[in-house]
Amino acid sequence: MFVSASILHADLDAFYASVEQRDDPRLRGRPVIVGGGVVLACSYEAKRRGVRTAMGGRQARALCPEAVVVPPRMKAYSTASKAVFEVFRNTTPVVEGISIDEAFLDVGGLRRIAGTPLAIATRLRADVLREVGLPITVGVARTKFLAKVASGVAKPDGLLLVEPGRELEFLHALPVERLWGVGAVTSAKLRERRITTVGQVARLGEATLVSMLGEWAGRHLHALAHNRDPRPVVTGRRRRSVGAQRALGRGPHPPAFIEAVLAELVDRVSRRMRAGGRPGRTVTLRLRFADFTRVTRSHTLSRPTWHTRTILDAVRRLHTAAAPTIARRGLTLVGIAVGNLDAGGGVQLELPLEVAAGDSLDTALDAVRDRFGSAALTRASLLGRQQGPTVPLLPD
DNA sequence: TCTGGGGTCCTAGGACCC
DNA sequence: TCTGGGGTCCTAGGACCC
Repeated sequence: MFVSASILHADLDAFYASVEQRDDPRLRGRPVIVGGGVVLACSYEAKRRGVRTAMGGRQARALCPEAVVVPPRMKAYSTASKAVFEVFRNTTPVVEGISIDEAFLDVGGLRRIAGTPLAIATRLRADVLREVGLPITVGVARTKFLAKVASGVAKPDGLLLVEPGRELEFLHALPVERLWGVGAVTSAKLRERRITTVGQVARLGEATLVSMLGEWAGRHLHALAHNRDPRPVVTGRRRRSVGAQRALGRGPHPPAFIEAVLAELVDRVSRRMRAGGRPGRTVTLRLRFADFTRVTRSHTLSRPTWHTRTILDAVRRLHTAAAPTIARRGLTLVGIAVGNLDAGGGVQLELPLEVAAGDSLDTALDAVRDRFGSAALTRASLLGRQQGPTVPLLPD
């Protein structure tokens, strides 16, 4: 007996472009490009002409002169995303969002009340189309990784179930670039050695892959090629950093201009932090230069903050320290990010627990987990023993 | 055709502490 | 006086994803 395929990877097709086609009937059936300078997203009609995400706008228009180019409407995409996630959560409580347009859903416990994973996936696609008006592709498999690969293969507007008995057969025929985590650099390293399919990767030993790609990437790739992926679908993941950036074009850029850009970026980020109630400690300045190399400079504050002035002062100091590098290499992009969100903050609870004499801290913590869930508990210690121990918690 | 704006995770060295 | 192992935090860089 094997575990059934009950993880869904749901992925909206050409998300931004689909929202534009949904909202403007004149765009339906036509090649649509979202974003001017660079292609943020494009419809499948445009993809068929060779247009790709992140491609320069000029090249995209050369490939597809009749494309309709529209400016991005981030608000509309965000609203559409929320509506789609609502459909996800009505399908199963176990939803793990990956980005604005994709998520994992675990439907393993729903067979009795909602049917097989395939039936649930079929219904999910119909629900999203009916309720939000957007096409979505769903991959169904036993592991997250395979479900993601399946949806990638099934795109656009498709549904693909990988039967547990046919996983390796399916996986090994695919090009290595289908593996999650294999990008341009890893792909080039593998192709240098004439390794082009997942099956070929699977025939390499783990030690060989580690020596080629490094410890983590090697082990990771080895596991994926053998279809080992034990990661569960987890709910309640939170953002770990908040950032904003802006491309500047080739310089020179007057100091007053850079100063204004930094202030604007800090203003945007700190606003979002306050709105989300998430102060942060580590301020990072990202810089990109004329040759497209990048550097980062960061500083960790003693306390979490979302105060505009405090963050801006830190950003200014980092920028000043990086001035010689900038002068040499020519700045073309600045960005800031604040990470370490909630570090040292969190919510601290002290709660009295009735623990029998002789019980260990572990026993007490089990009681805490029973009441609050294990995910919330990040630190605990015994405070006193007079009337039973008190356990402070720092939920994430 | 020169390439946006938002993120995640991993590595590695040094400081510091026990 | 010299020696040690283990752990966390910080900084910087890099690969990758949508």
